[in-house]
Amino acid sequence: MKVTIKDVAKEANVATSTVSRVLSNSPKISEKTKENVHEAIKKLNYKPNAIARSLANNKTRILGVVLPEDADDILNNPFFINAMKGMSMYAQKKNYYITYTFSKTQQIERKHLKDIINSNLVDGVILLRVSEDDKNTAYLRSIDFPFVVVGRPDNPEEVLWVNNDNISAMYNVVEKLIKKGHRKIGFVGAIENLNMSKDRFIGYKNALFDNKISYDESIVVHKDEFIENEGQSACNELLQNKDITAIVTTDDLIAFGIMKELKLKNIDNISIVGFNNTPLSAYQNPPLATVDINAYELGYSAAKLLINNLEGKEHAKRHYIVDTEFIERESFI
Amino acid sequence: MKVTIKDVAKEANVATSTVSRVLSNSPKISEKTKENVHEAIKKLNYKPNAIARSLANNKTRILGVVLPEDADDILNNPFFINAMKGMSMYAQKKNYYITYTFSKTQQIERKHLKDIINSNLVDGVILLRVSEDDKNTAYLRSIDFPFVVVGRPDNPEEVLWVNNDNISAMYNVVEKLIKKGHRKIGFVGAIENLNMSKDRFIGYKNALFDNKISYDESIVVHKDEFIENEGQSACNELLQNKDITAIVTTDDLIAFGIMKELKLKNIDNISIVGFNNTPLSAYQNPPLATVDINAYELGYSAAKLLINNLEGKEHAKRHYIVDTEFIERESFI
DNA sequence: TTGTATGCGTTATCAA
DNA sequence: TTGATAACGCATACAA
Repeated sequence: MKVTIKDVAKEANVATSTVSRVLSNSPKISEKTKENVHEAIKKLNYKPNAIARSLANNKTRILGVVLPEDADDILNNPFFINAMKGMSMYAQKKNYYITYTFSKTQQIERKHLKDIINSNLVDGVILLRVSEDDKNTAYLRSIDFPFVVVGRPDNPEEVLWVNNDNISAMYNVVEKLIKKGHRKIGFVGAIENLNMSKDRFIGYKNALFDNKISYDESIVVHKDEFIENEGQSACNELLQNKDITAIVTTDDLIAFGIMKELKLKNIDNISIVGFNNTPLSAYQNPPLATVDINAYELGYSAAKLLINNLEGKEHAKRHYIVDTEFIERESFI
Repeated sequence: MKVTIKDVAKEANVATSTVSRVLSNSPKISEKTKENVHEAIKKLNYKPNAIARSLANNKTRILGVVLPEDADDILNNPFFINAMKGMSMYAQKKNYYITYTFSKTQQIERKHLKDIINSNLVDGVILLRVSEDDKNTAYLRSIDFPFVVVGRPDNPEEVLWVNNDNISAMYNVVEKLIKKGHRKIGFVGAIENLNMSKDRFIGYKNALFDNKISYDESIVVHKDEFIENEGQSACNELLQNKDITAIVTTDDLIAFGIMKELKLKNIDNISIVGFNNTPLSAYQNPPLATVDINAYELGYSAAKLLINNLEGKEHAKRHYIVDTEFIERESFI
């Protein structure tokens, strides 16, 4: 039989409320009964029932993570794993559990989000991707449910978020290239409506502008997906422009495709920079220079942000910016 | 305000118990009241509270996954991700949620396991790694808590498990090498006390035996960790033996280390086979032949096994064997 | 400082 | 076929 708070109360000759107070470390309880109760707890090996607790105080200490709809991403993109790991570490530290939903389509993703919230299972939600005019954040805001997004939401003042400074991250990459003497720097991005995509593109343009290099639309390509194929085809578009000397991308997978295509064409004098520092990037030939976005820290901060706000910490921060790091490798020439 | 079963009952002019019966599709309920109640549910947009439900029937529909203690594994080893994905897919299909614990040490892992069980948060547990004389399975059995292991437990009759046939998977690899003419085939494994390691080693020996090749202890190395470094040092040990022509390993990471070392030594006439078909394996130079263990399917089956048994399905299976597949690539010469 | 009583939102038991 | 009510295990308002 499961031992409950009643058993402890009986054993310690106190009321269940007293036991409950001892458990929650209530200040107004005498040292003596405290010890007394602790003894009974130990003797009976009592463990509070998390579910009953949740029902009583309407808090589950479970966080819900919504993994983005494109399930394949999750396998090939360590961003999600690292972010999950970061979240998990902070959550565990604070005695929270994490559950999550995988979904194949956006529609199912919405359904999962609603289910998990309506069932009262989670205290808050973390979104790992945010797009322009994002339906999920809109929904969460409409029902006033606690959540944080990893990425930049449309309305940054009204939403909890953690993010890299993608503008300056890309700005720095482009500026490094310019310092190396590059003037014709191509840009390849994908999924243009992600705010992350937009920011990296802005960083690109800003760096050009600040260095008095005119923006050339003909060496900018926006693709639909973060996959190698897109990189390959983008590469071909860019090569129409003979004098290009460098290409920056918003994702390593795109950069992989570009490198593949350049190799086919026997071109080895174009500088390539990826984004996200995926494990494969170091194994490219030549190894791909890239930007580490510190996914672990993004996840960790996201959990911290959410939990602090759930627990109503005064002056709780409302967002974090996580540093990025340029990883220089041989493709950066 | 949250709408509860009481509100629905009031709206439909029935008792809460009736609403509850409608919800659980109880047979003895008239079509008329059923419709009536459904209408009220829709009108009020009522969603049952999962926590209250859990408390009432002592089932949470949450599964706990214990990720192995070595956190770094989880990042580099897509096995865990794929397995999690498989589990998630089946769980979602059956309206279960999954939560998990990451741990840095075995000790903390045990604590997490106990916490998650004692708090009554999960209905069952999935273990993603099992070793000889496994403490976790022993604990779970001692308290008679539902669980399944991915891998081979010591007492297969008494435990729910899913597994590859690691013996025959490695047997097939070695036999393929023998058919190619190899006679001096080295073996490199790690973490000898994992049953998985043992089985692959047995497969190796059996294949030699059945092909009348004498077992040579001097070309067998057991290392401590599944990392590249161990592969490199193992390689050096094996090369003492000049006439070796092939090396099988129990993990791709080990194989990577071996290939690295061989390249340093300018040796390119030794056949190498990895295990687990990690993404990097295809990107080695030459691409690494390996064995795909179908982690997704392992996870999927594990969840299926656990849920079926939790729900007391009659004749529920007590284990699954998931097929492996040899992935032939250029390192297989 | 402690105890009593009640509520949290369901399901299950027992009667009707 | 339906309703009233206890029970699930804990937290907390109110009393003492």
